[in-house]
Amino acid sequence: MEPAPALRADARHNRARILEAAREAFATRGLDVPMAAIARRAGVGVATLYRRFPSRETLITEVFGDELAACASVVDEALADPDPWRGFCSAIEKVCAMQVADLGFTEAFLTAFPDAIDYERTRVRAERGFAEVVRRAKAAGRLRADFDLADLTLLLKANCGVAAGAREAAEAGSRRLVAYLLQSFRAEHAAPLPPAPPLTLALLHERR
Amino acid sequence: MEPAPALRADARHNRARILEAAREAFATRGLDVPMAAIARRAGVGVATLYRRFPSRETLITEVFGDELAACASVVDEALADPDPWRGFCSAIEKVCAMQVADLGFTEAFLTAFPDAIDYERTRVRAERGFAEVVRRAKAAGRLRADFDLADLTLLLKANCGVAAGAREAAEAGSRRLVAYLLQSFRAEHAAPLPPAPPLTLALLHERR
DNA sequence: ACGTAAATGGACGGCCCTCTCCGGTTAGCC
DNA sequence: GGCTAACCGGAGAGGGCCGTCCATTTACGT
Repeated sequence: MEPAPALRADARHNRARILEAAREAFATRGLDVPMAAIARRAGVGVATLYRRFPSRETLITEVFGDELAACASVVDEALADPDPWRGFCSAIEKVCAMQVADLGFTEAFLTAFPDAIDYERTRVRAERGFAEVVRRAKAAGRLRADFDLADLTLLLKANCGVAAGAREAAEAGSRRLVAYLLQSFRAEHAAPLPPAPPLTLALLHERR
Repeated sequence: MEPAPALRADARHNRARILEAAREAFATRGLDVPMAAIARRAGVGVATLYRRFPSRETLITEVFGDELAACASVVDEALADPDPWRGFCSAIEKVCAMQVADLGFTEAFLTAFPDAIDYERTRVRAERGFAEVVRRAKAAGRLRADFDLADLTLLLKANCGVAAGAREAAEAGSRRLVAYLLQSFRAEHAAPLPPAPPLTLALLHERR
C-alpha cells in the first residue's frame, strides 16, 4: 500500500525519538500539549516534527495505534477465556486501567479521526470482538439481558471522567467505579429496569 | 462585610447583562469561552466586563453561586423526604441532571476556587447535608454499609465524563449511568466487595 | 573524497486570547 | 440646564501556539 519512501538513517532515528517524546507528553499532559514541547523533548526542531507528521492528528494516530491494538488484543484475551463472565469483566477492567494510565489515550479514544483508516479498522475489530464477548456472557446467563453495547461507551466515558483527576485518586477511583458497574451488570441484579440506551457507539465522539 | 459601593444605574444594568450572558455562554460552551465572547453577547465592551469582574474566576464564582445553592437545596429536599432511600436517589439524580444541563457547572464543580469564601461555605453545607442523607439511608437498611462519601465524588466525576458528550446522548447516558450506580448502591446488592475508597472529597479538584 | 539530495532547526508571520489604558459619554445631583 | 464623577468601549500591548520558509548541515552512493 505504501511505496515506502525509505527514510535516511538520521531521519528514521529522529522519527522514533519524536514518537517516543509524543507518547510521554500525551500520557502525562494530554492531547493538547504544544507541538513545540514535543519537539523540544525529542531534541528536534518544530519543522522536523511537522515534516514527519503534517498534522497533530497524524502524530496522535501513530502514537495510539499500538495502544488501540492492545485494546483489541484485550478483547481477544477475553474471548479466549473459558469463563465468559470472567472474560467480560477482565476486558473491561483492563481497558479502564489503560485509560487511567494514559491521559492521552483517553482523549484519543474519545476524539474521532475519520481519516485514520487503520485506526478505524482496529476499532471496528475490537467492537466486533466485544460484541461477541457480550453475547457469550449473556448466553451463559451471567450478564443481564438488557445490557447494551452502548453501555460500554457509557462506561468508558464515565471512567474517562474519573481518569481526569490526580493520578492516585484516578487509579483507585476507576477500580471502584468499575467494580460498582460490573456489579450492576450481573444478571442477578437486573431487577429494576434502567432507562433506554440511545447512546450509539458512533455518538461517542460527538462534541457539543 | 461589603461596603456596597452603590453602582450607578447603568452600571448595575450592565452587570446583570454580563452575568446573564456569562451564564448562557458557560452553559453551552464551557468555562473556557473567551471573555470577549461574553462581553459581545452582553452588548458591552471587554473593559466593562473586566472592571466589574477583575478575573475570570470572579465571574465564574458569581455565576455559579446560585447553582451551587440549588445543589445545597437539593440536599435539603432529600433530607425532607420521609423515605431516606428515595431522598438519596432523587438527590443524586437531580445533581447529575444539573451537571448534564450545564457544561460550565460541571467544570466549575471540578475546579477549585480557594478564594471564593461563600462558594466554599455553601459546598461544605451541601456536603454535611449529604452526609446526613447517607447516614439516614444506611440506617434504614437501604444503602449498602460500605458506601463511602467519596463515592459521591466518584459518581460526579463519572457523570462529568458522560456529560461532556453531545447533548442528547449526554442526557440519556447520564440517566442510565445513574440508574446503574444507584442499583449497585442498594444494600441488597452489596455482596461482592469493591476495593478501598481512597478518594477524598478534597481530592476532587486535583489536577495532574 | 566529493557531490547531491535529503534532512535539519530556528526564525517568522498569522491568529487568538488576556488584560489595560485612555479619550469620549452619561447618569445623577444641584 | 449644567457640572462632575462614574462609566463606557475600542484600540493595542503582550504572550502563546501553529505551521511554513529557507539557509545550512549531513548522510550516503560512487
